[in-house]
Amino acid sequence: MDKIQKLKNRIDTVVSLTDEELSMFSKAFVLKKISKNDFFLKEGQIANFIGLLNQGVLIYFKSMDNGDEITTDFAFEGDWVTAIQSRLSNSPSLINIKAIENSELLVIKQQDLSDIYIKIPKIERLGRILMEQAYLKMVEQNIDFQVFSAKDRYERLLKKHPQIFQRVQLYHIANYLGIDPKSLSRIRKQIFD
Amino acid sequence: MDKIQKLKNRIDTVVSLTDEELSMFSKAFVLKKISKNDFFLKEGQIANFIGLLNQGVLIYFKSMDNGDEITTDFAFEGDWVTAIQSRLSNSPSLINIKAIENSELLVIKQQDLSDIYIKIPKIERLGRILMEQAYLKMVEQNIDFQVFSAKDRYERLLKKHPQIFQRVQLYHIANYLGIDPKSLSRIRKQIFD
DNA sequence: TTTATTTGGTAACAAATGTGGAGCAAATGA
DNA sequence: TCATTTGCTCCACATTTGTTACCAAATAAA
Repeated sequence: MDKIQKLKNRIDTVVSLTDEELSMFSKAFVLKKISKNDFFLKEGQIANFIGLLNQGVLIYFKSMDNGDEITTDFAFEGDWVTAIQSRLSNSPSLINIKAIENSELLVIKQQDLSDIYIKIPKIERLGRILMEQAYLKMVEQNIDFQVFSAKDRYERLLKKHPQIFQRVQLYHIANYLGIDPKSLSRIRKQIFD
Repeated sequence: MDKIQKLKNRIDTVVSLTDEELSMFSKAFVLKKISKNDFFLKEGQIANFIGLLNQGVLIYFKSMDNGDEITTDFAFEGDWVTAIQSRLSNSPSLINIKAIENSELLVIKQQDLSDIYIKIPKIERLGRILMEQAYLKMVEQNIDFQVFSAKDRYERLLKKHPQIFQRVQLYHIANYLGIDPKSLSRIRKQIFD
């Protein structure tokens, strides 16, 4: 499947572009390969780009003052990838984005995207909608923590991303759930009994 | 203090407007009074406005399927108030916003705001920056839940909003912290011993 | 290959949090 | 005034989660 088709699949759910618009849009994207354990973005860098994940798995994490790292999110095939805070404010990123499999992304620079906003307003609409979705996801994630137990959160994650357990190590998942890997182990044992 | 001055105080930290711009901007705001326990926005309504809280305290909460209500945020004097998801997407709000004291807000309609964006681009910048801050706040809130214990979250809240404990009932705070009011009571006892 | 290192798992104990019951003081209403 | 409700605290007990230590399997490195 070529670049244009992959973009089209991902965009069609939100806005529909003519072949010409799609072609112009896709020209601005560059293929980027990232090896396992390499960074797509490091804390302190400015995220002046957006990526569409073609292949692989990425994790978002933040380094805390005490040296701990906390996993805030994952990205799978089809997900848009960027550090929203950094991109919006054009300021250094507070988070890291790292590949935990060999991965491939289609990447567009923020500047090129801004240019396209002017030429194809529908793309600006796409941008706004993706931003909204990102915000809503954050709100939902928050409520998850507020009202659900660790076990419930695990089961909800299981339902939402069944693939995650084949591709992401358990300590990353525990970290994401905000619990100790041992606690996760216990929860898993309990469920599969 | 008049309307213009209140707006100016709140905006100055982000963008600086000329007297003329400020005057034009402030004309679009209308004063709205809300009695204790009345709603600024109900679930299902569309938030086609933004408010600046002059006086009072509001809480944001979401009704869950099982009938529970969970407090997701508070607003105090000087805070901008709206349902971001609803306003951005012009769709029904998923949350409620209610006054827990007699309150007063300066309210601007989304349509008027959009008109002003065109006349005063600096205001659009203000809008973008406030959106960013809201997003960042959400991210921080998330990390709070992920890494801190209930006790730590209580102490962080105490540090961030010392006024909250004089003005918001403890069961609202417990709800916001994601714990049982009894647990909060115990934590408080523990701290003040 | 052999040897470290990483990863996932178990068990035992400690600490934190939830649950249900009870009491008390302040606010509210008849 | 008196009764009721509401918000808060405390107690005892159950459940959940964290901590530490240890082991086995998988993986990486030599």
